[in-house]
Amino acid sequence: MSDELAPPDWAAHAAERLAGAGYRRGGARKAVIDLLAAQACALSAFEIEEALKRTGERPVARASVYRVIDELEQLKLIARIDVGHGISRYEAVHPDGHHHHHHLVCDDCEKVIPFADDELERTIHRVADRVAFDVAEHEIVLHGSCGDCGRRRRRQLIG
Amino acid sequence: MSDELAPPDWAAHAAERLAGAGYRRGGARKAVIDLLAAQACALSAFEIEEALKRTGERPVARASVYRVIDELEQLKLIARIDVGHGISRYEAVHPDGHHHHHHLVCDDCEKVIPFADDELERTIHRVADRVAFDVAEHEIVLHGSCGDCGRRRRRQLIG
DNA sequence: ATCAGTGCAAAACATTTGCAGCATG
DNA sequence: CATGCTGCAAATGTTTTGCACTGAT
Repeated sequence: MSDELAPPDWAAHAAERLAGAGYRRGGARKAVIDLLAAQACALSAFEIEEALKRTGERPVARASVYRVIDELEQLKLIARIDVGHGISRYEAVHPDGHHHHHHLVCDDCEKVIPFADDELERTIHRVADRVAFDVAEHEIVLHGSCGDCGRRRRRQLIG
Repeated sequence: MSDELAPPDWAAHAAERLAGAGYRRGGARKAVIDLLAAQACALSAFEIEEALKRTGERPVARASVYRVIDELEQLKLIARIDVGHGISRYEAVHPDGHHHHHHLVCDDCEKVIPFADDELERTIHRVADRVAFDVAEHEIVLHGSCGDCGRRRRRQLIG
């Protein structure tokens, strides 16, 4: 169920990769990276902007959030996750494939919950070898109701 | 690899379910259903609107396309697929779970290719039982390069 | 001093909603 | 003939872009 925080050195790793790719240092970029490094699961651009406005090391303009996201995604330092509802979410990707996980999405309350499963990973890799396609990444989303909403729903059916 | 067309009676099935749910008949709704019934894979709202404008039984306004999509999705007659790039795609869902499949997405040319895999389905169902979550649907997207783009990319690396 | 990085405002999208008129049951 | 269905246009929400200014190297 690995929902530990991203280890603190992901930020350092990202900074290194960015420097290697010729990027200069910048305050907005660092603020977004530090925030993402501290997350247990994916954030939307809006959530990133809000978090930095309130409690981050400094506020960052929306456009800069998107620009940083784009840079990080191109270097595969973060992954974009589309769980529907028209917004994208982003989370740190670790170099060794560690902390790799997928998502449960509650279609009632829109909560996003990470989960990991080794059997699923093994199967996905076998499938990736089987298809006539050069698979680089995979994204698995399980939709349904989380514990709270499932309980609420069942109560309604009874009442 | 099941990329057969949806069988013609999906449209009839959908019409029946809609009637049962209290919907009246309408030209726009029928045009969208007939189009979706004839597809091998998921279409975006824009693609649906364009297809109906050009070659469909009649053109349908964008708002109506979205409204019909919404109705069909609520009755689980279609599935929404989010492959990124900010747009949603929709495809017919068959009552018996037949023709159920997932998607390969080429991140170069944005092509979407359906694939099916029994082992993967079995694994997903086991995982769904294992998590503390009431799983209703699952969506699996494999990102990478399709045959054409992979070849093109390899040539560039050499040249 | 150069040129990347940033903020702001406006633009470009996909999608939703309000409302007036048409058509089904 | 009442009410659901549809089209149009405007609103909404997310993401992108243009441009002037700031700041890293």
